[in-house]
Amino acid sequence: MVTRYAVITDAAIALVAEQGMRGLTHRAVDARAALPTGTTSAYYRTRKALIEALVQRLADLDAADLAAGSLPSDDVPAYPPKLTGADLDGIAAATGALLDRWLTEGRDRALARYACVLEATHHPELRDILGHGAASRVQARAMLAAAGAADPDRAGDHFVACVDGLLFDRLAGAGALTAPPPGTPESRADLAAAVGALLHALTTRPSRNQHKPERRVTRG
Amino acid sequence: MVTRYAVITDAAIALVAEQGMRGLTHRAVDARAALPTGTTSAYYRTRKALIEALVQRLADLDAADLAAGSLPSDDVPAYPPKLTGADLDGIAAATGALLDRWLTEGRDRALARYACVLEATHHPELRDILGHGAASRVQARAMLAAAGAADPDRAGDHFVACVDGLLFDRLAGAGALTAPPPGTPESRADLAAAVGALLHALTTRPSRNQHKPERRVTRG
DNA sequence: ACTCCTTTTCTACATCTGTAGAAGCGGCAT
DNA sequence: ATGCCGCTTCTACAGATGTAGAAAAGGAGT
Repeated sequence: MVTRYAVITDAAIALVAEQGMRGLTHRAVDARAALPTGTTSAYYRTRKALIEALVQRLADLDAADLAAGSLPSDDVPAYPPKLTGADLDGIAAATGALLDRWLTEGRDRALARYACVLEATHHPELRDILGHGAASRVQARAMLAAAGAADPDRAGDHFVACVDGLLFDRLAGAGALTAPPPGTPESRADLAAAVGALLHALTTRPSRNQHKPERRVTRG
Repeated sequence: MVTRYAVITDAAIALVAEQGMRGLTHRAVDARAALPTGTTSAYYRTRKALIEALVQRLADLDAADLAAGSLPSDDVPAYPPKLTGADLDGIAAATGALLDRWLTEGRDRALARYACVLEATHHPELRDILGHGAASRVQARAMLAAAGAADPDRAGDHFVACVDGLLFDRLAGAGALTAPPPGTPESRADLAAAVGALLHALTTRPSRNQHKPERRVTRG
């Protein structure tokens, strides 16, 4: 049985994905979930409570996905991939496929998440619930450590930030002209290529060609 | 003299940065700009018009910055840097400094922009106004072409997406624990390092180690 | 049947929001 | 002065929204 809480928060996610945070109202959620008017308001008396539940639901769904090993597809590799550490290309392929999934089936959740992250800017308590990709972050760090990155923690954070950026730009339809349409092997390949480049870059130890920290300047 | 339009749209940007799109109401803009109630409503009769003006203002401000050569600072290099093509580290340093500026002085604009990009998801007309980083995109492509990237257009798009991601994560305070505080040389150095890694990765021609497009699978 | 409790549904209401039109005001040509 | 015109300010109003409490429905135990 699906709890009423799940019904409400799922409808809320869909709403936010479709209309943005502004569309998230008690009554709109009721309508969207085909529940009698007032239901959402009864379950979450304040709007703040509703948003927090929404964010919590996002976190829960992610946790569930991660636990389930995700991606039982015929066409794409599993995620998370085994962390052999050296097989960066395999990881890249799997990550590309995962990203492409976020663009298709997971589109609503991805959009809602970005909206919530932005919201967390002015509501710090949301950040704690969202954890802000803590799982991905941990995983990325472990992966880069295994791959022998110089500063795995730092590199891991850069990695998830960049991957988030790739996803966000695709979601927003930024490079709609150049990027292949989501859900296609081309899309997965393109994303995988970008991720692969990232991985190779971040696991390369700094050479004389790499950037040296700028000299510190005393300021007024 | 500052036109009233600028006063209004600037206030709108600040509002969106502070409270999100939801905080953007005619009356709130009036209050924020210390204008008599009803002014914003008179200038932009509908909310849609107000948002479009806001987005237009963002685009104009960016254009102005770009034209002015931006960054007349004592401490940080100029942007855009000269496109020598080969001096990737110089470009990385300049870009890192620019990003750090977006995190400090440009914070409001950056936040407002992301909110608008998200908004453009359900309001396509906004995308045309925003141009969605067209300038950066063009520049990135040119730069990567000059640096001898294999597929400069593709790589350029990946580059701006990743850089956007770095900025977004910092804005959202994602890696607040690991990332150095904005406005410091450390912050600039960290960002420059990440950008540098990206640049080096994206200009490297694909080797046997790089990802090969996945084999196509016929699907039901 | 009756009571007690939780869950669900409905209703009320003060406030906010979008939008439009009216009123006020300053200048400028006649 | 008079009338006209654009800009500015004020006001009205229908509808949406957040929030809370009342009413109804359902079920478990006696």
